[in-house]
Amino acid sequence: MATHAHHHHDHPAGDDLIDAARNAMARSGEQWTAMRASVFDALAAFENPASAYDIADAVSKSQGRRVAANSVYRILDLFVAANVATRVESANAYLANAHPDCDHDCIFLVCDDCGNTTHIDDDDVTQGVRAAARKAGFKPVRPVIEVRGTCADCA
Amino acid sequence: MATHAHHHHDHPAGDDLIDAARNAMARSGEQWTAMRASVFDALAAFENPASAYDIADAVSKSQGRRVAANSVYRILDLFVAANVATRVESANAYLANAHPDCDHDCIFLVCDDCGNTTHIDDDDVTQGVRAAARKAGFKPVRPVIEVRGTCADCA
DNA sequence: ATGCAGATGATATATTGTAACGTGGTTGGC
DNA sequence: GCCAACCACGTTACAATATATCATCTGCAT
Repeated sequence: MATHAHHHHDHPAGDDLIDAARNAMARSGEQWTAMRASVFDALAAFENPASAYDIADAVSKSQGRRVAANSVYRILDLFVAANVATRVESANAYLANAHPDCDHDCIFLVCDDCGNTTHIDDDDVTQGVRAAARKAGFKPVRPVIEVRGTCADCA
Repeated sequence: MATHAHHHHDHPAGDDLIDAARNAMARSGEQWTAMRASVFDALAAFENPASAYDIADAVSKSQGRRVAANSVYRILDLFVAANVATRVESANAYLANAHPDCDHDCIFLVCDDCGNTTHIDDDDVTQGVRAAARKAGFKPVRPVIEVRGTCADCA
């Protein structure tokens, strides 16, 4: 059950997605190990944000052995640092980043009904947030911009 | 040790702050009980975002008995619903809202060094976030806008 | 071989958050 | 007054999320 090409929108899928991830990790000076590949596969297979424990379960299943949350967290941290994944703070969960090479600040739209989470880019908005922070004498590093509400399907 | 008027910035302090909170709760159809007053006092006494457990400890101390996190969570949920407190998602913690009557979307600036968290209002920015969500067919209810970075003191 | 460094395993524990049910006090109808 | 209904809160248990610590393994350089 390796790469099963389900495609979401116009995102890179399967191998392309994995290549992008591996390259981003390389740029970040990190290895691409079998374990990391497994975690990434599991993460990318979720449509919606997945908790570290969800991912640990998925990896456990795919590996036929018990993988501890611990190990998953370590790898997710690296993924986030390399922009290969993003953490959705208001959901305590993670999403694979389809475009690890272009580093926008992300905006997530999280449906409170169905949990579906979509990612939009809007540099005007995100720059506005950063500018507002700077105007207050604050040095922005990582904006967290998420919108809870109702998606089009659930409206 | 009831109201101990330490003042932060130009915010309402002590009794004014508490009055504003009580009024907001009333508008929200909720009672202002002794327990809720204790939780609010404890919350307002923290300069920085406080976890529910921090608050439970503080209330336990002030009451001379063990207060369970459980009860604190219940009350915090009411506070958040009444705009008397706000949850800082990226910190799993809560802040008292000095102006429960005017309901902006909040922007929090959270210093990764010292934990100091400040609150700014910028309706242009927050409306921009909401507009971007709507443009994507999403119905925004609760924007979460937080900026992690470095505060002026730690810069 | 030896030693080192990075990656992972294993275990324990800390922190954050909910669920379920009981108790006591207040209120309103009768 | 009495009862029922409701609400706030207490109590206990537990679930979910996250981190700390130390051990082991593997590849690689010496």
